[in-house]
Amino acid sequence: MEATKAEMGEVREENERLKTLLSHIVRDYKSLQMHFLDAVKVKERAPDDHKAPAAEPDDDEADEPEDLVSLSLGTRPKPNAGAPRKGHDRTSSSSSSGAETGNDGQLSLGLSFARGGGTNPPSSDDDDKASLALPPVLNLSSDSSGDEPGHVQQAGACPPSKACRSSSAGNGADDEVLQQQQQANKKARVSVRVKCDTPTMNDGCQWRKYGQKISKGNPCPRAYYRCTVAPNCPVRKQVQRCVDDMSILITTYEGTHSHPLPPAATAMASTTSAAAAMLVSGSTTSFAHHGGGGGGHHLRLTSAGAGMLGPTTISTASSCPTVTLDLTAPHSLSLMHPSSSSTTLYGGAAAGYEPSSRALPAAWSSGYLAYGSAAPQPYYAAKSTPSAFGHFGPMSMAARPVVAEQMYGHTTPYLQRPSGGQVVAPAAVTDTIAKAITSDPSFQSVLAAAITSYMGRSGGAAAQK
DNA sequence: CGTGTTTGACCTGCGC
DNA sequence: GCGCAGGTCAAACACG
Repeated sequence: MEATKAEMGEVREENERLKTLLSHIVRDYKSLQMHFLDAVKVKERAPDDHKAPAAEPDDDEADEPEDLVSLSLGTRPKPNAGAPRKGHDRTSSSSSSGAETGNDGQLSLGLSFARGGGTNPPSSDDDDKASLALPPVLNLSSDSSGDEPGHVQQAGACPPSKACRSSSAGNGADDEVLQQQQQANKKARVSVRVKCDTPTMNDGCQWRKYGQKISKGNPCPRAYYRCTVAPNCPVRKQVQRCVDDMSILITTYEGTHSHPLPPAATAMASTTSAAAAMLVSGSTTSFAHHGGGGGGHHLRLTSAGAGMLGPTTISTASSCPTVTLDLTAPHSLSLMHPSSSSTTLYGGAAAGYEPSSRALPAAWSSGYLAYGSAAPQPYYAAKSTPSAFGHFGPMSMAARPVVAEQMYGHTTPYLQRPSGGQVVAPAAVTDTIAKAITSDPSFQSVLAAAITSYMGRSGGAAAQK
């Protein structure tokens, strides 16, 4: 009895602490919002001033002259790390036949700049997270199209690359609607660049190779894998060495797992889902168009943030949008949309830590770490049903670490290990990440937005169930 | 013998 | 319509 009381007391205490932290986060978030908005405004005024170097090698432009919306967070003009070059650029962009609904129904994190006035997130979301009202800049809507069944989220619902391709361009009844449909049909991809000696990166999932191909511009063959954890899992990945640096492995994930994942795989999977969702969301959103030459849309922003984050470029194009997480360079966690589209985001996630060949990339590892260690109810994800995972997955990368760190203000020494037995990351990495997150407003904005979205979505999902 | 990989053929989309 | 390139299939093969 007494023990129970004591526990209750602890819980209450914890609850209070969480409330305080939450309000703190909200406050921070709002101020970050303002920073972000400022950055956006500045960028819009001087669109030319800062090219997002990482994401657009010349070839890139040549290759993908299409809609390109880029978003630069931070000031890290490292040209290569995030920027796929010719060879692998194509890799990730590979117009691929793919056109599946992908992560459509999922939580989405995107951008919606300069939209005439329709930047309001769906009201339903608003309700859920009233205190975290979204800025006009970040559109975290669970997407807009409203209905958003939440069952559609599974890429598998629609066989990859074939069934869903009916982007019937026929009627041209409503361009916008049509575009949205087409965008929705795009298969969002998440590409990961990691230094890795082994033929493929161990991400905790089981994969079966089903093909290999020499792609143009890269002497290294590209290998095609599909997830074999579940028979019907639609997730596929492509693995290819970087043409510039053979030690860099570029892994491109596509689709969302339709099954529970082993712990070792959740971080990766949710990260990729998150990125994919972000892409999908971003691509379904209208952006301000700069320099319409050749139909290219290009938008960039640069935050006044610390140098930890680099250029973020989000671009959309007719084929598959791709987010690339660049973990090859220290201090870099990048999201990018090469190919048809490119988003590059450098962060401090991997600071000082170079993922060893068989280890998970630091970013995931740390996210995983923080997540696993800090959750008040341990293993949120582990408890998730597959579908829940499908819904919530997209949040994980962004939100977990930040939530963990900000809410608890510390990094637990507890190290979660993937079932594979690999050590995920040193605690120092987590610290670094925490610092990166807390020190960079832009990154925080994104993360906070993701959290907001997550909260809204999870509420909605819960309501659905 | 079961499972996974290799590899050439085939399919599809896209640009010219 | 044609050719090219990316993506997938499936038979053959290798391995434990």
